[in-house]
Amino acid sequence: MEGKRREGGLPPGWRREEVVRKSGLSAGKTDVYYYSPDGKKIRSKPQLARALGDAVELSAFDFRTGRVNFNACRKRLRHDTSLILPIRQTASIFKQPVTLIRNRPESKTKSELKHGPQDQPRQLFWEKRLQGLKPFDNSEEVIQSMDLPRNMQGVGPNLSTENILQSISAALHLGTLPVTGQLASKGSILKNPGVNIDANQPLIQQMLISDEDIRRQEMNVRQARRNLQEAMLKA
Amino acid sequence: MEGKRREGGLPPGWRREEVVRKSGLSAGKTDVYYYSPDGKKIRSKPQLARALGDAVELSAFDFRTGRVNFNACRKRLRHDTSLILPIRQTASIFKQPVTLIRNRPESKTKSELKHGPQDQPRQLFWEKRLQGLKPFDNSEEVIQSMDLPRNMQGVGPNLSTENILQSISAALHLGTLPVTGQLASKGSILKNPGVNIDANQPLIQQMLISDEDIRRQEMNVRQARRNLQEAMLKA
DNA sequence: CGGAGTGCCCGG
DNA sequence: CCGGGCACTCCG
Repeated sequence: MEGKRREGGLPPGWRREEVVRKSGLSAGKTDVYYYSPDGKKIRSKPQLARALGDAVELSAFDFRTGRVNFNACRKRLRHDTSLILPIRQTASIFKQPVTLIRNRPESKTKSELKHGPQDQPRQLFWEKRLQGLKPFDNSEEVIQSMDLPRNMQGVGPNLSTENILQSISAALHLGTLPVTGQLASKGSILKNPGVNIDANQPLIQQMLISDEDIRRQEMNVRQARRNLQEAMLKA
Repeated sequence: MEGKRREGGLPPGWRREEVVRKSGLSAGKTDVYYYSPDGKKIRSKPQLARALGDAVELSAFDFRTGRVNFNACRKRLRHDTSLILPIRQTASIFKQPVTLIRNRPESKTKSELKHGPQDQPRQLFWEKRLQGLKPFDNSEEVIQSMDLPRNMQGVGPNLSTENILQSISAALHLGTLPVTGQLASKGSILKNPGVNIDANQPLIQQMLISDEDIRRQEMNVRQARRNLQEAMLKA
């Protein structure tokens, strides 16, 4: 699973732009603009909400980064008592030794962390908090899950297929980096997850995609399109 | 002291123009232009600064209204420590009872206040903060003050001639309305200045100017011009 | 008159 | 104290 840098999951036709202010008191500050499919320029979250109407839920959408804010979701859940799970909310067993540096002019580590605003750390194996929960459609029909390819292996303690799908989905929606899976070995991750898990990658082992895999998938898509075309001609 | 609406104190030869936009999204907005004595059209404050050169201080000049902004002066002073006076900056003794009305559709008082952007309220008797300060010319010669006509009476606590001149000067430069002096009686103003002072008028009692006064002043001007003409012929 | 670019208020 | 949001300026 390799891929080039994606523009965070914007609907098709939407474009996001970052403009750095070049002069004045606020020089260096960046403004973020969106362009709707019909070319309208959107300059703020309230304006975006107005353009999209009430149907779209934007409370978890971070206007500046253009991505869904993971922790904003957590915040909303916390206040919906029917969704609070009976598990501990902290992860103190994973505490790491920390070096605290104050008032040093630009520690290198610090400036490296500064590449854009960071999300708050998220709970390791958060996916397991969703275990047993299933989405329903309006008529209370259970929405079918998916099967995973045989060569896609989860890494973590007793992960269900749903857990793995959840972590892949989160990685696709929250990150802008290529989604590669975990680079560390399954063994080292289970032994010391706090150190070895890459929180930005889904809980699957790195997969190698061959040119042959890509060709096969392209065939599948073409076949699906032909089927759809036939079905539409008959109707 | 009556007068018709004046064009805020522009140098002679300069003209100010307001043009209302007639159509488009910005219909109703007004653009302000200035014309220099040689007919050049000025469309913005930077352009005006360029045309006038570095000699003219424009930081307190409001391009849209064409007048000097009282509070802009205050703001600059605040950061020049050599000019901060050892007096209190607040006027809490003048606190007034206030009626707060929320969520009423368009209170009449509110909409009346909206006639153009308002200056921030200014300190009552702010002129007294300048007491004892005198302007000097480049050679550190004190610039002579002026005498006031005998029938021009100040209203306020122990106002010096300079205080009165300052308030008249401010009224002439900051306002566009006729300068009439205070209409309320001297007694009521001293008893409750916060209510009874008209902040847009100088701290003098209303003066009645007769046609005879005007004729006499016109004579004075004519005589002064004759004197000047003679002096220039001799030179 | 439009629109990019900046100032600046106000709420958290 | 900071940053989001929007009003406004200024020039094409």
